[in-house]
Amino acid sequence: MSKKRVTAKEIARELGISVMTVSRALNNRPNVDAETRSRVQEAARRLGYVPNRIAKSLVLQRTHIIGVVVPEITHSFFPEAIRGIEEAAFQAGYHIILTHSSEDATREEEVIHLLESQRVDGILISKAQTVEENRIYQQLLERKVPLVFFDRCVPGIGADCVSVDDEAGAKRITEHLIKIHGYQRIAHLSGPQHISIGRSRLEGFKKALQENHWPFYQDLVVEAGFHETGGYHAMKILLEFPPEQWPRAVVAVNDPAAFGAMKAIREMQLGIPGDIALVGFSDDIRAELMPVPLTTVRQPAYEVGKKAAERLIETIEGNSGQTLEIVLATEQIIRRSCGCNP
Amino acid sequence: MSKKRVTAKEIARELGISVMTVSRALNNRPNVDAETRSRVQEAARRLGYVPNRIAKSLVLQRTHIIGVVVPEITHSFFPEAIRGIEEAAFQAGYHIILTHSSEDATREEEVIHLLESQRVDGILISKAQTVEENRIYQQLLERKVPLVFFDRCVPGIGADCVSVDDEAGAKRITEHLIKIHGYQRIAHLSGPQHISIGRSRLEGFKKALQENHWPFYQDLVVEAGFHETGGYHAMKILLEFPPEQWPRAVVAVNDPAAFGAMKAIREMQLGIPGDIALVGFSDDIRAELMPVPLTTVRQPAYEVGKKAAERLIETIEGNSGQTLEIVLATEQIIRRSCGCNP
DNA sequence: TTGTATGCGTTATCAT
DNA sequence: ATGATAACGCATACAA
Repeated sequence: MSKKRVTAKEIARELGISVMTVSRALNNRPNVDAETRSRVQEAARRLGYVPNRIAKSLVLQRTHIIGVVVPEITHSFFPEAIRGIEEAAFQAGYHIILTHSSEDATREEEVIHLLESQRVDGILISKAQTVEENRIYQQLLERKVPLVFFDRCVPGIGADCVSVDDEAGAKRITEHLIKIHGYQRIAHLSGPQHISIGRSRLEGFKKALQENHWPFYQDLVVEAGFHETGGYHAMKILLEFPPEQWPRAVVAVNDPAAFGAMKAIREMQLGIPGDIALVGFSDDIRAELMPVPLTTVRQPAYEVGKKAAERLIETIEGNSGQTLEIVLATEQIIRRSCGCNP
Repeated sequence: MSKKRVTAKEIARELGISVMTVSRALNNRPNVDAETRSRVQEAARRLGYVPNRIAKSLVLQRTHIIGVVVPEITHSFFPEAIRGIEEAAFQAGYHIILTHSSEDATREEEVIHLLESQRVDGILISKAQTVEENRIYQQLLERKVPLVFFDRCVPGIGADCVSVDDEAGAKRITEHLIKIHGYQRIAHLSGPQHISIGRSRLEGFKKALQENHWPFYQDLVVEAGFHETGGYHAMKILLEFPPEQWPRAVVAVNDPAAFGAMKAIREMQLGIPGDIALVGFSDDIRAELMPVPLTTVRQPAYEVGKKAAERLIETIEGNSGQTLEIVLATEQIIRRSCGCNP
């Protein structure tokens, strides 16, 4: 282990002055003699002094660290969001401790606890899928730990949240299928209903049909989850109906699910969009490279992360005002799978 | 800001005992009366006590935190590697502070400094591209800060390093083009030569030609950098030669560069692999989805991260032995762009 | 088994 | 402008 590190005390002894003067000189406080200051700075450099933030944090009761909890770091959305968080944090002089829950409630609880004991100044959470109850979040709020959810929110818990307007995005893309193409039987491969994303997208889908007085078929809503295999199986279920009951168009909860659906459709020798049109959600990097490029909805991941971090820092620094639920707009990426750009 | 947090002292006062007894009870030390212990634990739970690791770190001179510096978090390789790091860290009871340098030397220096002042127990670095000198790393080593490089190493500096055997991977894939296909004029779109990856892959490329007594043309080595546009322009340069001097096959330094090359080749109305065969490096998620699926070399990113973290933790805990340069093997992913699987 | 004194490295506060 | 002292929350060493 490192031989003893240089402390302010050593500098003080070396120069025959007090620790406080060293502290003041190094922190650019006004009340230090100019020459003393430069002698201190020189000595600090010469001895390889690196201030100990641990000690500083202990006395100041501030760490300038933000704890981040993501459910899965390889999800494509999250690396982008983390970059946004990192950027905003860096700008404001904060750093981040990154933890991930692996979509597991127990592990999420563990890392939140860790973050708390590490005395991070605030926490950014994107909820794990398996979390069924809000106890932990409520405890955090009771203890007044600054807390902002991002991407996956917890409605009505009274915490700030930055998310993507999934409902509007889903509604708009569904309306695209209705208004531009006039597809009658539209199906939805839905996400898990205990995740807000899953709920909102289904909601947007339904609203689009309702508001346009378009036929809604309960049988055409199948839960697919967020992965390719789920999309594949859900689509297979739809294709087991007799052909006249097949959907004319499909709104998938995300791109991976759409890829699975593509596979199922192709296996039935059906054409996209000729026989069945298809749209995804999330603008996965692979979407435009599919044999039939996938129409989808882009989520501003970087911006979500950045906004969430900015909001958290406001809260930490006491400029937060009331609870806010910030919702960022999505962007439609129209490609061939919906029937456009033939 | 959080109202004052409950400390061990409060628990002690509440129970009319000393802080030490509280500390011992909570840390499962043997010398505590069973009943006292359960009373302490009950009180801790009741009051919402969360131990303060800051204070603990200060006295123990250990944070159980690993600092991680990555050059770019959206690079596909890194999220995977970070997962490996996180996994190994979690297993050993460590956590990570993630920072990124944005491929910028100045920013890298800043975050390393931050990590050091945060008194992380050790640092994992993947070097930024613009770093020209090793001063900072040497200073860290002099201060005996446990340090392990991963992916992008610094040769001969005397630090541990976990990387992918780029040279062997590049050599093998080039030999594939030589031995299986017998392509004569083989070009290399190289990476920056001040990055170890760039150097090793060029080296492997050259060795394959040498050892097989295959013709080497200096003109057929063009620096492309790591991005698509670089690959595009480098390939254009090659295609400005008269047709008889065109390469018959191209080894790109990574997949994005290969994608750029593909674009340039297609723009000339040439066929892959018919006119020009092409291989990439890194198994980008898009590689298999290209119009002509790209033959490439997979790097074990997760394993690199995991091994690097494990190695760092060994070093931190004093079981490191001598300096080690661990090199993990790559895996060839043979697809159509090289001329196989027609 | 339990308690007391001391220190980790820094800063706030009150002196000088 | 500079210094002495106390405090942040906890653990080690020693005493009781």
